[in-house]
Amino acid sequence: MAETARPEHRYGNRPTMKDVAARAGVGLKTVSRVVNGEPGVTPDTERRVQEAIEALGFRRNDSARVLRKGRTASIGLVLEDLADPFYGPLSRAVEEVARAHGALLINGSSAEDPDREQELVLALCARRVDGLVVIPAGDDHRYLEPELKAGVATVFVDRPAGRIDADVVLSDNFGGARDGVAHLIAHGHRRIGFIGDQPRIHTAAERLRGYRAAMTEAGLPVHDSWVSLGSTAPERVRSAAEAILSGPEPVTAIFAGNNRVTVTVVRVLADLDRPVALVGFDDFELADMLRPGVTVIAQDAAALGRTAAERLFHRLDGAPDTAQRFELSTRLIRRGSGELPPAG
Amino acid sequence: MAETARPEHRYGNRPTMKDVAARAGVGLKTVSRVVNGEPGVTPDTERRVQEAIEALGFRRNDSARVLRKGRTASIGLVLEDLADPFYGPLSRAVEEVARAHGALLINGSSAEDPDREQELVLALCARRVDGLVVIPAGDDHRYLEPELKAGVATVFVDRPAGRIDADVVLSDNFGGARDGVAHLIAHGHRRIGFIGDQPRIHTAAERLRGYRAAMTEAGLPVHDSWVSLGSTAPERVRSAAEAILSGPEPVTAIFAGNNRVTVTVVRVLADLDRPVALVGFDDFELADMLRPGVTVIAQDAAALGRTAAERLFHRLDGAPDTAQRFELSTRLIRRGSGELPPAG
DNA sequence: CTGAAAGCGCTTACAG
DNA sequence: CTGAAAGCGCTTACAG
Repeated sequence: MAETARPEHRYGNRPTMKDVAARAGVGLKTVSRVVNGEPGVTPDTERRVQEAIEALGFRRNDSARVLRKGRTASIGLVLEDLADPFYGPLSRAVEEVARAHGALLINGSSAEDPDREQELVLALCARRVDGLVVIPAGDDHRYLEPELKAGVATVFVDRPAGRIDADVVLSDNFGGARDGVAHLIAHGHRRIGFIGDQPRIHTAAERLRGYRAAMTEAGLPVHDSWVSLGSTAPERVRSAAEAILSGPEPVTAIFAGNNRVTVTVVRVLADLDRPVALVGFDDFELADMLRPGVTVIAQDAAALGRTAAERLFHRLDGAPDTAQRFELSTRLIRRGSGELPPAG
Repeated sequence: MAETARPEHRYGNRPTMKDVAARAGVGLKTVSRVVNGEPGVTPDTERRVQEAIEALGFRRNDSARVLRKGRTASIGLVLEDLADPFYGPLSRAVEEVARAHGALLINGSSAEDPDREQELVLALCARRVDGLVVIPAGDDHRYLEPELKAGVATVFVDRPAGRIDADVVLSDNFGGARDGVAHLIAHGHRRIGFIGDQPRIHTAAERLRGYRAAMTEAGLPVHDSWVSLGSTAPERVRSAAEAILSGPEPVTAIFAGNNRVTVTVVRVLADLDRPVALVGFDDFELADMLRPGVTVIAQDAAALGRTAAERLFHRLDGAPDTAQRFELSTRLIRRGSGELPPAG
């Protein structure tokens, strides 16, 4: 088994500043000065050092640097699912702000699993990210307390933190849903269904609250059978929609709780023989090209990300410690599906 | 200016293993053993150490660990745009493989700018990521040579590396485009337009080549005015489409070079008074719900990411150094727009 | 303008 | 089962 002595070159045999210093015939500190562009080096010395760097293929090891300096120039982003189109623009916005501040992004998906969220967040803390942007899956974040105390700037987005005091950037989920449902009511609907995400998710609960508020304000009853909360998996949403649309007194309109739900409801309605009105929370690509176009309550995902990241760097720059709450407004976009009158 | 003495708690005042050792009344190495779950610690000693860890809010500093161990348990992912829906499933697939290997993902967008790509890649190398998955924006990657030599496992995805020998995972862009255009020809089209991304991008060039091959194989001429390459910005694509569709002998069908192009062409065609056939490279959400449904050449973005990440970890596990090329096949999905006969 | 020494917080290689 | 010493590759604080 001579196999034991595998090459194992990892990064162990990379040249270090010491190697560069030896080759250039200068001290370690001089190499450090050149690498970091600090002043106080003769042009001639600088040239010798640069030559040694090129010849050796030296690249500074930031792990060592970080250990000494205390800041990693990186921030962590924990979201639900990198593949969900809602998070694309949000991630990108966070990235752009980070980039403007010279920081890299480390990110991961919680898959809506609180344990996985915690595991990820703590792994990022162990890497000593300077800050965290978190779209929480769980509702108890006390595990973050030591980290916050130690100075890890943390901003929650899309949903608030649970059982700790922290910055949060939200959309007006309640108001948006209420507006959307009121819009359906204004177009004559009285039996309106609500299909949303799992109720333990803050946005789902808020949007449901908005739905109920609009119904109540209009003096309309809400039948239990009109409301369905649960996973956004297509099969679940499909059967929920079919149930809500059947029976003796089917709904004439549906409010869909998020973009995953909306796209499935669109498919269900397309198979139906009667028109059913639809308003969805979240805008999505090509919503205007469907027949009818899909009326939505749009939230600005990029603005959520941007606001959160800016708040984070503001904090890193010494902003006071009191937790702040930002709420972004939503916007109703009429495209046809929300303006259909009740059938029959 | 007493302001100079700002709190600055960064992570400087976090407890270290030394603090834990002092509090628990044990040696440093014992704390290390407990933190890393190594054997050889009395249950009683372990308990004392655990208590000290909790009381102090200790969390291991991975920067120090990395410096000593040589591996960071993180990989870098450089892509074009985190917000592009094509990259969502790809990123997610890379992340899942990384997670299965206990690694975190550090990622960034090149914004299709070769300089920004290089800057990002080298920043990741300075962080000593164990490996890189790169969707290249540039076509000269010689800057990576010292890194590859130093053992940074690197896999290119979607587009090959330029001027260096490296692993690459591609879709069959040539074959897919050829199939798509042949499909239009089979439905009677003889004047077919091609609207694609910038020609310096490998996928764009390959798909154009596929288009030309299909036309040639059918004995059809290609007029210069039928082909338009450039940015995928909606305005550019819109005017390209309008130009191709006007004139004395307009095309009766369009092949769209990627999903960004396709969605804009769909909008242009919707405003037209005659039917024009369309096949797009890349599948996209709701393509089946448009009228007509959009026929596409689908590639498996998640499989691209998965294959690349698996190859990367295979390499980190000691797979031989010879560069390998993986090509994934594409799939024609008929939905209506590609089966329309020529108008007139 | 330049550099030697100490130290960041861990792990490694040993010794007991 | 336990721990003291050395070292990973940088930066900091000083001294010349």
